[in-house]
Amino acid sequence: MPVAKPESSDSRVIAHVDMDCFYVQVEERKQPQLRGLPTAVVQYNEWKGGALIAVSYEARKFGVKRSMRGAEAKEVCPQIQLVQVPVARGKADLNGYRSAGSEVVSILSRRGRCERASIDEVYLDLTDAAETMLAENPPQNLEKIDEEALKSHILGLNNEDGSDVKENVREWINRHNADHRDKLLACGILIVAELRMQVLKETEFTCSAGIAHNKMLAKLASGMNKPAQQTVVPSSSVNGLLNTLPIRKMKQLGGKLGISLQTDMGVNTVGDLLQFPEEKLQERYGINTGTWLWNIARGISGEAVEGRLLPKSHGSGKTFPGPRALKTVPAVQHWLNQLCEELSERLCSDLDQNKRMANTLTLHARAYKSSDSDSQKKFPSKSCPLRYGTGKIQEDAFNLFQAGLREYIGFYGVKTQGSQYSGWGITSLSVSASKIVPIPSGTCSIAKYFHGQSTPHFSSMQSLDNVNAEATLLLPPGSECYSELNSPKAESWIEDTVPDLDLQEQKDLSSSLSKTQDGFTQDISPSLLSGCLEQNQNKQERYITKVEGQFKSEYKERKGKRVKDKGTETPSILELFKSYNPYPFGSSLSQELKKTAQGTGARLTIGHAEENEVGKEEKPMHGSSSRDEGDGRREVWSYNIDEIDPTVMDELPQEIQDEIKAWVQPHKWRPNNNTARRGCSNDANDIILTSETRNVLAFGNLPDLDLAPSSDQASFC
DNA sequence: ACGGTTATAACT
DNA sequence: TAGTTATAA
Repeated sequence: MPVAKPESSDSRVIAHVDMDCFYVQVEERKQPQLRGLPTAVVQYNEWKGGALIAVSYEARKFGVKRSMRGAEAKEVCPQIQLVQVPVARGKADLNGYRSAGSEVVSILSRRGRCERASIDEVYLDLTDAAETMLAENPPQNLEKIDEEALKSHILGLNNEDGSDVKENVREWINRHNADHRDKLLACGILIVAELRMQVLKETEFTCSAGIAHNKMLAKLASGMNKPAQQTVVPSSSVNGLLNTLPIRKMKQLGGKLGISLQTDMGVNTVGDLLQFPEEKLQERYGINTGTWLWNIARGISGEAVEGRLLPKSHGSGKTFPGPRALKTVPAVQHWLNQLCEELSERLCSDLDQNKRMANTLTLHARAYKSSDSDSQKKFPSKSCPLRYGTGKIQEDAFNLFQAGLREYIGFYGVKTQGSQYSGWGITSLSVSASKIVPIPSGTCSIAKYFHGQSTPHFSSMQSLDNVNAEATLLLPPGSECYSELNSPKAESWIEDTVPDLDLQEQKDLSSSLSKTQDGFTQDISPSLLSGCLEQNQNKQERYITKVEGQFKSEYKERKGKRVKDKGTETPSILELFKSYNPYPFGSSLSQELKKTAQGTGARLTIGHAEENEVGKEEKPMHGSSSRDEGDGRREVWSYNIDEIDPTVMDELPQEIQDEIKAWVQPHKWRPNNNTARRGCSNDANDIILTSETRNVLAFGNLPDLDLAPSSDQASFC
């Protein structure tokens, strides 16, 4: 639950923009003959005509609801046009809607900070734009105010009988005696109207918007006049608005909390909340939620609009209701493969278009158990580090599933033969990729990574900003930072350091490194390297080799500084690790060498030995500034010993090579060169596994980079 | 045991 | 941490 800051006079200008029946509009744009007709978008036409997921306003007039099946919709509206969601790999394919959503975001982000709240909703912070307009070109000076702005709904504005509504709006916008906050909202009206017109012109989509001093009120307002209209909430109208508003209408209160408020506290409207002292709400709902409730009752909400244009995770899932439940492991594996294929494809696009990589793979499933004491038990979700490459995602997801299944059926779970009834059924499956971070554009970030993380005596991680600032100081002049993805230098770096690419390759590579969509303010990435895979393996390989070379020299440089800083010999990577990485496992090296039953096999886990034990609370002693940097920032990396690529060893200083070899003593090292390996092995899997190891260098994950073009392309995007 | 799928955040 | 739960569109 977000904590609302009790800010007495919030003078921000916040807009919430909500696309009107978005999926329908996307289909209407594809098939313009649908325009004006009652239409609904439906998925999975098999059973009862499929489920409606979007309904046009024409169809709503007939009483068609989103919760209906296609067949029901036909009953109340026989003329309804039912358009099916595209299907790929046997499941709904929402990519068309996603990219349509991106078109809208790129337009709406022009005038201020923009937060993609969902596939069809955004928040905008237009404060600066409004202040500027007010200072330089206030509405009062405008002789003509746009029609679209005049169509706005202004809550609390009295429209007496017979009065010209648009004239009233014009007057409200032009009022000289308005206070500063209302004048800002007036500017917001004009800006949002203009943005919405641009969206319509450039995408053919209509949207509705709410304009207010905070997100909560803007969101509330955007839904009040749909479709294709905008609504403003002057602060003088807030009390009146909230007083009679049913509690469930507030964001976050549409579920159990709202029900609890009603049944336990007798709160039916937001206004009813006003009676309760802050302390009462806090003791009933906790300090955070209680404070938040007290504030929202007064229309106060301090949540910032995050500058984020891209999603924070990707997922692909499917349900297998009732009789369609999956009852055999191969059936599950088949569908997992489909889901992973889609996920992998989307991860590749994200990497390609946005220069980001995900770090965690999670599997969710729902299951039923017929004959068991607790058939209530939920199928546990499982996650693991995410490795790029379709085949690897499939393999890992399947392992996660099997781990979950063993846990789910329990120790006494019966093992049955392939076609036999196994006593369980899977009713839904999904895989998702999260912890997405921007990839760095250059290797200076490796130095940054080590420096940021190896600084001893930090019980919690530094914030990214600190890491960046500090790391930047460490870098040799001229080094590029990944926070400068857009700088022209990024391109010249490529050209300078990869001289043997042909021209087209250079172009591809440069463009793949420039321009990203998002404003990056996220965690430092453990995945340090990448190019975009797809077609050209060679260029990738050369790129990576280059980067590794840089790592080598920068590592040496860092080491030098370290020695100087600390005045001690700290000769190895191991030292770096030891001095960093608060890691809640046992403290001896032998304990850190763990064989885990689940996952892909033997893993060498490198962690930090500290007093932290599992489950032991480790709170920073410093003040509030370090709260955010708390345990959430801990990072742990484990490596499959079998996957360590000998070629990367060669890039490391000798003493480090020796040390690493010592850790993994029992493991035999394969002969060391890519071409040789490729030549002596036709096993695509082998190649994938060995190439994986660049992860060792990156201490994160990398796409497969040196898969021979002729080998199994199915495992790639 | 269907309103499906995707996404986010808080809590433990 | 990883996993669960709640919420929303």
